[in-house]
Amino acid sequence: MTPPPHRRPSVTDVARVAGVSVGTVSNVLNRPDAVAPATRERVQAAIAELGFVRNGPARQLRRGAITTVGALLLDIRNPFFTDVARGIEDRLTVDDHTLMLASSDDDPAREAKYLHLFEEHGVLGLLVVPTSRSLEHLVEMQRRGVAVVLLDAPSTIAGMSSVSVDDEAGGELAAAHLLAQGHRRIVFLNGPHAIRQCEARRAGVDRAVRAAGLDPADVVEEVPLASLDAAGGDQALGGWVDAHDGATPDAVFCVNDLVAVGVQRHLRRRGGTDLLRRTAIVGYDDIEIAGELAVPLTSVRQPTHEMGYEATELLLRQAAGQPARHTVFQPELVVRASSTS
Amino acid sequence: MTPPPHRRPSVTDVARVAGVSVGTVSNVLNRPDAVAPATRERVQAAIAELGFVRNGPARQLRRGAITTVGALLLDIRNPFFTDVARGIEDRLTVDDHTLMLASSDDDPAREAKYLHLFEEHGVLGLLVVPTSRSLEHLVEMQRRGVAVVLLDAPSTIAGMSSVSVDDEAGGELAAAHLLAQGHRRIVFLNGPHAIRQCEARRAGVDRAVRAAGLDPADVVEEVPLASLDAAGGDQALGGWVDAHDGATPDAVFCVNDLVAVGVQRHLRRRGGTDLLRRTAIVGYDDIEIAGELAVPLTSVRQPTHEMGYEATELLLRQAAGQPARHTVFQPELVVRASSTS
DNA sequence: GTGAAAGCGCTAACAG
DNA sequence: CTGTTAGCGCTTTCAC
Repeated sequence: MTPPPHRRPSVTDVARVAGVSVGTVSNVLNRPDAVAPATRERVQAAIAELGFVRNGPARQLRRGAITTVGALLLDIRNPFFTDVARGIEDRLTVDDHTLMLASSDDDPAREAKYLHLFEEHGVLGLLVVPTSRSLEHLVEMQRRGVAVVLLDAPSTIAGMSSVSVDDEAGGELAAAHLLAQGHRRIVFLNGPHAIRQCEARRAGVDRAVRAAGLDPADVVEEVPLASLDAAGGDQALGGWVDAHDGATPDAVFCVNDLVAVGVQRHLRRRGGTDLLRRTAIVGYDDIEIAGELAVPLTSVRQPTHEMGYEATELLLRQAAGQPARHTVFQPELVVRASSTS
Repeated sequence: MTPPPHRRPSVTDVARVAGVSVGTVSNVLNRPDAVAPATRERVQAAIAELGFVRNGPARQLRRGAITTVGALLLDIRNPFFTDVARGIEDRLTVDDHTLMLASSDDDPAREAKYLHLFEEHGVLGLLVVPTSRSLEHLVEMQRRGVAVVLLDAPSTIAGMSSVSVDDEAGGELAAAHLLAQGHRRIVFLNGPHAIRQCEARRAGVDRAVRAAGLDPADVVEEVPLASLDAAGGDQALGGWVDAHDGATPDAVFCVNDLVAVGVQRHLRRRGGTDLLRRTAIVGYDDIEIAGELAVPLTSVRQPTHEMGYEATELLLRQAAGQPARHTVFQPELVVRASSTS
């Protein structure tokens, strides 16, 4: 049934069949023009006959040069990151490079595992959305010769490029909008402040509140999330409601759209579409389905595709020995029904 | 600024620093128990000092054996596929294998490119959701010694395992449900019949119609999609409406949930929530946000995670020389508001 | 328990 | 234009 595990043909085999030397086979593969047409055809025929496929690792071992880039994202199920990934791919395609993609799930152990894997593989460079805030291990890698670019996080490290979005501005946009709608109490479903984005968005929220002449302590109530997805949002809001004798908040700002989806789910389960409709909700990321939800979601949009593209651009530059650079994109508020009464 | 591109340290370097031979270094790396503790520590110190990281390709070249599996999915932005990917990863983790993930975007050129890349890399095996074209090239690969398992497509090939869902049953579930709701005309937004899933779902629809004593020609109107995503659904429905003097259909079955999202978007734009509410819509895949849409979406659920897990299981078996096997999962209808009046 | 040496498949440098 | 040959970094016999 299964054919005997027959060794894949090597250049030597091809050379033998074609009646030429391995050097010539290699030339056909890498510099076809430097080979006489007749010979070339003979070699190509042999390649086809044997079903020869180049051995990538051997090739890489010999050449040193590399065309693979590794990307380590936080959560591949989050549309925000898949859009970023698409931007990365699109830039790599230009140079005919390829992508190894992995998701850390915000788990430092997984992060470490994949970083190591990438390094062993000998990637040209790494695009990483860091989990923890300690960048020690990334600095180490860079010292060992692997170019590293931080994605969705500003670099504080000399020689390490980064692409990020001004998260403080994003938080400010969201809160200012809710305040402008007349809300004076905002429940902020946020992730741990160890995550820089979460901390920065909170700082932005506070800034907006102060700009309105109010005191954050009076206005903002931050609720921590167990996980930054729909389940986390659902649960966190539930906790808030339980702690308030069943009352629901008037205005909720969610640290991302998935969390907002969870909030909507919870509200609907608890008080139907009516309750949902009269609760102001703002999300973050503006994922594709944000406008298609039960109540279309107001959200802070980040230029995902561009971020991936730009980060890759910086990585390629950096790997080519050019100095590090930092790009900061500005977010944008997309207002929909969920926040306007 | 950027440090000189200093060659990464090799086992030879480690051996020199530790004052041992390369063989011993290799032993420390691969069979630590076979090395005297004192020596081992000396070597480990040298490894740490130099920041030595094993060269993966060289290792693979020498050993032959491989622990990487390639997966080629249709569209990494579709939650259906990311869930499948998670299933794959979970199974691979058990054996400490790793995943190379890529998305063909249903483009045969991209498919070919990645398949080739994987083969060059020397993967243990491949999990592939085939794009529309023939399986010839996959058979070829298998002949060359790369284990191949078809995902989301039943294999017709001897010796090639597959994991699929009974798509005909899925189409039947959806159509039978709409018929039971009293609808006698169903617009089916479908992809090209060159895609097996699309063809099978259509066959299932027809079967349900006939089972109800009706003639598919009277009941089912199939509209082809330009793309199997929200944009495609939006546009396809728009085309239908234009061709019907602005009338909108009563019942729509969409070949996947993303398409249904597009349909909802279109209806809402055209006639507000009212129109949306009185149109029956059934989707396919039951993606996570299906229940959170403007009108929660009735959908056909497929066991995504299990599919990925099982496919990987079959791949590993097959790579180990065991005979091919075929698993067919059954879909399930999840009824929500979008299809009930 | 450790060292010496061969070789995985390929490319590149050099000779002819 | 084509052939010969020397490694790339690693693992793995096989001696010692």
